[in-house]
Amino acid sequence: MRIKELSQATGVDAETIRYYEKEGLLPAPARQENGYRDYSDRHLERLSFIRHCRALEMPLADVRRLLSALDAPGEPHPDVDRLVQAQIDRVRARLESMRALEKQLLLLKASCGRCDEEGADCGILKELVAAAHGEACACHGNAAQVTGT
Amino acid sequence: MRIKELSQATGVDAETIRYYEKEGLLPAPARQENGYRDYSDRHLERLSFIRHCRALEMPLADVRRLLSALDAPGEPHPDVDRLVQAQIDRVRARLESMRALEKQLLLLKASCGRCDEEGADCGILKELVAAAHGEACACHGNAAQVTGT
DNA sequence: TGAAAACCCTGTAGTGACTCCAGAGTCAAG
DNA sequence: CTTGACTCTGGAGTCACTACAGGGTTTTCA
Repeated sequence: MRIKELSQATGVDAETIRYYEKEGLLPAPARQENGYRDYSDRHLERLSFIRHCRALEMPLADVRRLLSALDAPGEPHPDVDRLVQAQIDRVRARLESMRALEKQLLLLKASCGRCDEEGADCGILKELVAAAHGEACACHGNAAQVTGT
Repeated sequence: MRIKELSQATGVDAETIRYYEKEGLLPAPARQENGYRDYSDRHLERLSFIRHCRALEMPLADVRRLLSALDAPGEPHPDVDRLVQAQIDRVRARLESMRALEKQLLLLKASCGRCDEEGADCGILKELVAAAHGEACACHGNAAQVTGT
């Protein structure tokens, strides 16, 4: 299987596949006579595994650990559970701040009256400036400090 | 006001403040005789403004546009409304995928029986491998392709 | 047959928004 | 007078790609 084929089979960009190889996540495949990479089904499986983890937004470092757990079957790998839990925690925290964010942006948007015609009175900018002054603003309420990222 | 003071007043790391200056978001402050940066209240305001925008996860490029709208009062700035709307859309999309993500991770976690003791039968790894094989898995269901990021 | 398009290779640089570090200067307290 | 906290500059590192330059190879079509 050449890189394009693997790319199409998995939906992963060819450059990303080469990147995973360089990073040691995907083993270097055999080469054809012309030097082209020649992938096997095992590569396809491993790449799918990686992408599945990535779809769950796991950092590559964690994926790497899961892979080495996979590569050592029979041995105990107490990391796995911990990594997944950590990932859940990350997603949870992020989700919470996103929800607040959405609310804030909607309030901000609602505060805009007639921006397109005359800018000077734009409610959005006013709100943001008010927020900068530490006043109560439509989006963040009374001196509620937002802990971003 | 020296940089530490501004940092403490806004909760922004001193290195980040210098970074904003380098990026042209924060004007270069006056210098004390010893070369230390000497910030005014206007800097504090502007930095607060920037951080408020960033708390709403706006990219710095957008913040830059909002700042120049602020710097040109009286002139119309039709961008503002559009930028905020675009930001709302981004947050919405992200929120949706995050919600799905959380569900998936929880299912994945639930599938783990006794990882800590014996690794070979770890349900989490099994699930991820199954997913890599394109089988129905606890987290992604039947061949449901996940569109990450 | 020949030329163009499509694919492949390597290596390097760019992205965003910081974050960290080295190496040096400055200042206040003990 | 020394220690430690603060400041400066400039450059490199982070993450997970993505884009590109500059070359080689293969396929396709006229």
